[in-house]
Amino acid sequence: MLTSPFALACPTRRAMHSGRAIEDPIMGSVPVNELKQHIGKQVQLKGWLYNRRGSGKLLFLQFRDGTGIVQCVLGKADVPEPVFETAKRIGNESSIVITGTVKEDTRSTLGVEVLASDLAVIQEVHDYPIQITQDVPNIDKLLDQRHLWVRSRTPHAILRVRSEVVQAIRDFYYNKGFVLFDAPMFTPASCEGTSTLFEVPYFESTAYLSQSGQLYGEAGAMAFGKVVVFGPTFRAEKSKTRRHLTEFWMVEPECAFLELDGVMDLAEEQVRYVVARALDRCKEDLKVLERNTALLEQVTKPFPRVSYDDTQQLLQKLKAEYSTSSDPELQKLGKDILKGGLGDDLGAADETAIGLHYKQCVMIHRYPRHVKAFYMKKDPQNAERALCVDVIAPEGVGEIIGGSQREDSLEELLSQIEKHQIPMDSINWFVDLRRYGSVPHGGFGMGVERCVQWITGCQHVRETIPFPRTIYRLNP
RNA sequence: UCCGUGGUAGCUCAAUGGUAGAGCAUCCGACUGUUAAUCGGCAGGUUGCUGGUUCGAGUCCAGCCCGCGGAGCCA
Repeated sequence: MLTSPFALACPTRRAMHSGRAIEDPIMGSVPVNELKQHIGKQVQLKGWLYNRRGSGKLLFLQFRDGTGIVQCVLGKADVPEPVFETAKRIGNESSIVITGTVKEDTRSTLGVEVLASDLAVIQEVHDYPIQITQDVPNIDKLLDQRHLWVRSRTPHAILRVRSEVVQAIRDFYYNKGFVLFDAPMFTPASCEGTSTLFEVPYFESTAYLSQSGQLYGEAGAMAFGKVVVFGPTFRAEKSKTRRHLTEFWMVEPECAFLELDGVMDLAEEQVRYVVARALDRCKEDLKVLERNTALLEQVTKPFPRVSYDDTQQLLQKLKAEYSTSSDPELQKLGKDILKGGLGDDLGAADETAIGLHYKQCVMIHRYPRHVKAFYMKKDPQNAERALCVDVIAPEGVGEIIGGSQREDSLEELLSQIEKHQIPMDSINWFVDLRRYGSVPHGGFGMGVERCVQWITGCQHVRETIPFPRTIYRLNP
């Protein structure tokens, strides 16, 4: 390790050989989240003024550098007069360099604070548009300032969790030997034949932004065995709910020789891995978000696997139960259960009720074929059912995963394509996969934002992506 | 697309049809241990737009614009 060329990149190692704590090799300063390793040392901090409290002779600067927030204390007697005057004057988000000594302090949540000896201003700011306030935030107004809002504590914590979730997903599939198989964003036509697509001029013709990489993933599975498609997808539906974005990220594993039970095993294992990793590595962020992790910790238990037909029974029971509840919210939920009637697709209320009942992730399998996509395999036990599964997350989050065993019979697939009126010339390449060495296979898609929404407890998925795109928001 | 709901100070919100208000932020001042600091003070407004009713409209009526929540669709 010591001879590794990467050793130079480790700030703590260099710090040990010098009286002056050295710097993060990238930002040229000591990151706030590593200050604890430098107690008693002099450090230089580069970043921004997050907030300030204090008195005429003692200032408390809340300093942030992207890795954390630390309190820097400036005593009027301890620094040159102009430095103190500057510290007193500059506004929030002024960019600054602070020099000082790291001190252990139990009053700080970080465990340390910095006794400042000097302060240099890179840019002085006086009119930062976002204020730190006890008011209940108006998310929409803050989203207008999203480019600045991402500096604030809450969005910062959520986006850190997102980063960890994405890395966990990549690690999970990489460690299992999956090949990353990128699907195109420009596609010739609808992959599933139902959703509304964004049209884009494409030279002399029209392209559509991909709403799923899955069909391409199937080509990959026949080439590599296990592949995973991971990228943004686009839906032009005019959905205005807290679960919808027009641009979102989806991870879509696809495996040859994987049948429905295997799809469920993989989905369960992946969700468990991702949630456990966020719980393990994002403790501080989840604390900032005041997330009660009790239900999240249930992911270690097996996910109940319930057939669609059994959910119909359950929902009838829950409808009767909730409708007579004294809680008005439950009563309303009860009213909305099975709104489409028996035998229809599950609605948002149905999913909420199921999540409420099981208080953990539930896998619902074998939906009616007519509510599902054309490429799903017909259940050999029941021609009216598809070999598919949705994973429903609890706490009102709803569907985070949709998957299935794919139709591997050429004849069945062709008849489905005809039934769904999908233009043959844009899908013929996909049918080739059933002409040349078709095998049983399957996979699923997980919405990254919905997963992050569940883990962080966000009210709305738009807070789980740096720059959300919704029907009425294209800026910033 | 449908249903619901909202638009007042930079932000969060008040205001029986009768002088446009508060808290926070900004700015000025006080304070040597603050933890979304506290205290005092100054300033801050075309009440989304257009029209109507009225002696008088933030408030009532009509139309429009722009959001938000939900449904459907989905991840």
